[in-house]
Amino acid sequence: MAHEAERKALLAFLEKHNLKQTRQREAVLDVFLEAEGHITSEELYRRVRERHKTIGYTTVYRTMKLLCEAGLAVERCFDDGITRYEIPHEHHDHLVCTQCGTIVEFECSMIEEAQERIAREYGFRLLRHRHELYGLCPRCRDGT
Amino acid sequence: MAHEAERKALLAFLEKHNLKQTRQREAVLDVFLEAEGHITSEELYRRVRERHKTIGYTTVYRTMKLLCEAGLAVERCFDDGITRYEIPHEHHDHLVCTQCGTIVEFECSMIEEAQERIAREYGFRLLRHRHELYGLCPRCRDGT
DNA sequence: ATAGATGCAAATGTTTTGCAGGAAA
DNA sequence: TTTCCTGCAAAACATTTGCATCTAT
Repeated sequence: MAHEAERKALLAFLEKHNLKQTRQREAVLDVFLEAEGHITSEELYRRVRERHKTIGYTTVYRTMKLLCEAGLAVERCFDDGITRYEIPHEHHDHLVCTQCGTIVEFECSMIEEAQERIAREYGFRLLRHRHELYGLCPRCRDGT
Repeated sequence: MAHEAERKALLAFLEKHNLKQTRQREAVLDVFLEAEGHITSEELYRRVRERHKTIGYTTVYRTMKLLCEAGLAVERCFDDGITRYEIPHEHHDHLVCTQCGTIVEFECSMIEEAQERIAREYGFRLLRHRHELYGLCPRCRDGT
């Protein structure tokens, strides 16, 4: 059975908060993990619906919020205003194709250090940042 | 009379597109320029209303869109989901205080170069980026 | 006179909330 | 059997659009 660690983590979180294990929550977790990141609520809803026909949008949103609190998912918003969910892993930023929507992750310690330096320079205590590069991916750049 | 250059630029734009000069458009332009950047639609509306009591939200939005097209304003969206308008000037990014909303501009050529390099590395044609640092400004960081 | 502008009300699109009925513990 | 969930419908919220009316040219 796949995603054993995540299922257990969710169960532990539910128990700790006196919440209940339900078919809907299991289904959302499974679909989310199978998607392997950057999935929108809409797509999540569509896919969960395939195996659990009566689930509502509300439950998908609420469950994803729950998974975020449990540390099993992370919310991401790009410029299209649609929330996407990622599986948590090392810090990174994103390259986004404005044509086809392809999302690529990148990490640059030089930029991270520059951010710290800039925040210090202006006396800010840095809490988080948002860094997205928008452009045309290799495929879209060369006309289809 | 202040903002002479901008008034002329707007007039030229209106003429070129067969649009009309109206009291509302003048009022929005004036208030926007007096604000000196990072003003929200709501605040703009509030201030325009002080001198032109019957203006509608719609007209403020439509006029700001017009000013953007005319190159007299630039839209900016931070994480609060509210659009702000800036007076166009050299490229820069932002530091935003998550507590009091203070906005500080910064520029870092090292980061700009790193962005170009990263885009190249992944084969992207870079079109634009979004880079915001969120944290506590000096005042908020030190309690009060 | 006429193309274009205005302002209200209603729509938009995504996400959230109220609530009555339903399921897990 | 009590506490928590679910799913629908409605609300929220910033912004946009339809439309009848008004105005600059």
